[in-house]
Amino acid sequence: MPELPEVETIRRGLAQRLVGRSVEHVEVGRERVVRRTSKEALIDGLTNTTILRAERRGKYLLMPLDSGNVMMIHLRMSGQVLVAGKEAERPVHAHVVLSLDNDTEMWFVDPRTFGEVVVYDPANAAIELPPIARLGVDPIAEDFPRSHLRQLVRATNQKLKPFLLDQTKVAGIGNIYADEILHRARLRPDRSAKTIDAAATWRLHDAIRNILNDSIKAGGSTLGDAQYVDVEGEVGSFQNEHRVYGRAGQRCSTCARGWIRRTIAGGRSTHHCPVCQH
DNA sequence: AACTGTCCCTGCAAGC
DNA sequence: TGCTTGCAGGGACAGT
Repeated sequence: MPELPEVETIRRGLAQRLVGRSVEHVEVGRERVVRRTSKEALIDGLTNTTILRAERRGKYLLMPLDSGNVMMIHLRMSGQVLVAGKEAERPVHAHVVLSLDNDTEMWFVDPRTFGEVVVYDPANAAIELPPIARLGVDPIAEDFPRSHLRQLVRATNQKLKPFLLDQTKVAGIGNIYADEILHRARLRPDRSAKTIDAAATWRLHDAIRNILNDSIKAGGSTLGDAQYVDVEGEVGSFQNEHRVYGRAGQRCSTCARGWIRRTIAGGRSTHHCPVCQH
């Protein structure tokens, strides 16, 4: 599933393949993916504009345009962004196609259509896109000192897993990385966040940054069913480093003593080792 | 404030 | 074999 490392990998690909390109033509298939505005708004907002930058906030891809507007893409569960030659055969679920000025196309592909594409005016972003306005700190940013995390955990009544998934606190962590981060930090998902001491908070801070950065280096995680790929269609390899996610019933590879347990927290499957996480 | 459950949607796997 | 059912999950939303 696309979380911060996958979205960041895609962002880097878009920075290479899309930035500086002009959009000559836009096609929208399934209108559900432009539901936040409309098919016409997306086509009008993108046609004959130039893409200036490729940015990311949490799991949101943001591409400022020379018109002053911003194209936002959110992949949700099954979204992909691919860049290919205009002669290439489009996937079945290529719901938005941008034709660029160098004979390439950008495809927004999404079988489950939970994802979305929208062009918005950043001057009104807080009105048009409240989720972005409410996003918390980016965990791999320079300006995320461990003191910031300390403040966040002390100020919440959430358990650690819901806390990590809360995009208004720390932006970009999803279900897979939350489990891997808590395992690396040796903390149980159901621990109350505010009860962890300073040393555990530093471990959590290290785990957040190290897991996310290691995954970016590995090109993200590609699971069997999710089919995450980067803009060139390449799979990631961080799934090979997963220690708890998808490993229920297996021996813990960290402590070699516990068995990975799968529980449900907040309606989401959650994995941890009851021996080495406390 | 923070929790739970439901919904959206398709593809795939398991089970009958 | 062919059907049904369950599950995957990010985030919006309603209800508690």
